[in-house]
Amino acid sequence: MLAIDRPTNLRLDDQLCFALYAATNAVVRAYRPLLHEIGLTYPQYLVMLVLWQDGEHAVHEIADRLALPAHGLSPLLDRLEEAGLLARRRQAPDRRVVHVRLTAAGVELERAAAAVQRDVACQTQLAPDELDALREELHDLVRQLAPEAATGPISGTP
Amino acid sequence: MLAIDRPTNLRLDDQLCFALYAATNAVVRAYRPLLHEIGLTYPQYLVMLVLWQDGEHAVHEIADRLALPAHGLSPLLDRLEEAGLLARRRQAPDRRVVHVRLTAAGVELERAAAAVQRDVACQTQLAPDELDALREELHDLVRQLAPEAATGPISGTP
DNA sequence: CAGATAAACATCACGTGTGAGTTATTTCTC
DNA sequence: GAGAAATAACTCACACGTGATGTTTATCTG
Repeated sequence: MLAIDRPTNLRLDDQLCFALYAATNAVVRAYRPLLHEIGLTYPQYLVMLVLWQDGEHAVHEIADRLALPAHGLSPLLDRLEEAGLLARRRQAPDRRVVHVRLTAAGVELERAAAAVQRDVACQTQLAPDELDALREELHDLVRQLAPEAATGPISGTP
Repeated sequence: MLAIDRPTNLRLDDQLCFALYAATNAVVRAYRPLLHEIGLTYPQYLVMLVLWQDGEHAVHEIADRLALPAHGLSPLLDRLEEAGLLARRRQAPDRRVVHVRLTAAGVELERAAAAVQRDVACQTQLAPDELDALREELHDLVRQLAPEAATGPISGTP
């Protein structure tokens, strides 16, 4: 085999995308067993965060908040509803919109979730200011790559 | 309703885990359409990165490198093999191990992938040193959360 | 007002990441 | 050397995240 010149920018450990991928996997793996004990998956936990913080929401508002396309939330909300944590209903004046509201059990779960969050935050061994700095860098990255929301208007070339 | 005290640590935008989740999603969404043109998904691209860099590998070595459980790679490797990018074979002296090797087409694809990587890196609008710094912070986080599963050479506990 | 367009949500198919369980092979222990 | 334990890979079931498509409702346009 000849030693042809290979591209020089593809070393796995040099890829920011892989560092992100591995870090996200690691964090979710840290959360998973703790969330499992309170009956949530990680994406379900994120939806609950939105609802604990801001109260009732339309489905598409939750999706915007999480930078996800809305249509993936339907089965997830099905499971949370079946678990008795939230209720959905359509309502005038716009009957297209499904409003999502926590049940009493859903509200109550916040205390247990807060304990889970503290546990994982502790595992990271990061000082609050380091944590804030990293979070802000990631936020800037998202703004750079997706200035419009994930579900927003696509400005693709025709 | 009484204003009961709510946990104070659960604001969505304060969560590092959500910043990671959103950033990873954004980066993968940046890669997806470009990778689609060269016939790869994002996880398939990561596997190809490992093979382009280091040549032949056992399946469990690829999994270690990507910090993933090995058993999820089987169907992924099926697809890459079916696409003609790699070949697998068991081999003495240890016939449990499946060795994965790129085909000529798999090797050739590296040039197109390098162009994709440069495109996305450019979209981030990050200077190389900012990029390196962020990558290192994420790497530290992974080491903190999953010291056993750190990427790179595995230093198993004696 | 009628028809077209858009929005909100749901459904289906596919690839992935994970847990549980299987099979084949190797290595350890007696 | 025989049986037990460990290892490597695979399979199945489930929950996402995404693209394509459908249904219902609201809004825009003529």
